[in-house]
Amino acid sequence: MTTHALPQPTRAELAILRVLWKQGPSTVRQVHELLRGTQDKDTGYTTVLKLLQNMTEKGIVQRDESERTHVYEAALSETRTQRDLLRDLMDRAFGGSATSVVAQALSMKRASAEELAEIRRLLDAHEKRGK
Amino acid sequence: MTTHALPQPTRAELAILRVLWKQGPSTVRQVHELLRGTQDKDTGYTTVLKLLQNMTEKGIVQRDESERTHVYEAALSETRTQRDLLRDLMDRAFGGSATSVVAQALSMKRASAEELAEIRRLLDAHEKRGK
DNA sequence: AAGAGTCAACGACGCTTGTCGTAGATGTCC
DNA sequence: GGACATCTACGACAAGCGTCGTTGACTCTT
Repeated sequence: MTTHALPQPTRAELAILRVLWKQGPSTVRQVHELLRGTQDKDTGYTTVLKLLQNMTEKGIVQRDESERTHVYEAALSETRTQRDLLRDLMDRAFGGSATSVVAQALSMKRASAEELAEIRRLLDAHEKRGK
Repeated sequence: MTTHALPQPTRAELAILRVLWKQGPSTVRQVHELLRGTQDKDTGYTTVLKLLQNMTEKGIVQRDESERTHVYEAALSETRTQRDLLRDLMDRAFGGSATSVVAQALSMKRASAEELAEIRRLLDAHEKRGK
């Protein structure tokens, strides 16, 4: 086992990761400004820097310091991270039942008609592949 | 606005809530012992007591202190809490997309054949009701 | 080359979480 | 009524998190 299972990102770290996934490799300043756009919270520049440094320490982002202005990049894919986070919540709150998770997801009115159709397609594809 | 939107339970608090949901109203000692059964972690009696006191303070559980040995009960239903937690994760990590959540849930091999059938039934029921 | 701007690094502070030790109150048993 | 057990309450503590202020290094402009 060489995969060390990186620590879960915290709330603030996840917000930064989302910027990194959307924008690709970015500098501290870029992350800071993009974050201001998508957040109601107003986070200071040095706070973002510190968070990025912590995340580098933990290995959840990678840093290119070949230039004076460092460039940060997410170490794990968005999909992978989503899976880890959902797995964790599923175990902690849903007794490990994927069915319960789906049931709750559907019960939220965010699930529109198009979303339902999309989910049905996913289900079909998954069932066929599972055969 | 009388609904104050109770704070999210922490990891340790959620573990306790799960005992409460399964066993119904319980004393500290009962929670402590049941927890020892379902957890690998060995949590001390006073730790459980303190957690329960904190949770009472936050309003996450309700305490009946009519007897010397207090009895604790979850203030919110399991389903309601699951919904709140999933909503939060969906917003923070999935951009609010229920479809993405379902896709990730399905991608975990926990989803067995029976689970898939169950999910399909949920989907049918939900679609019909939405009509 | 001086001054202004940009940047990473360092250290600190307040808060929350989870962990108990200890004390004090309330029973129970002989 | 004394000894012992059980239970809650109080307070402390370490670790993690999110927040910055400050400092020193580097760069650019004039």
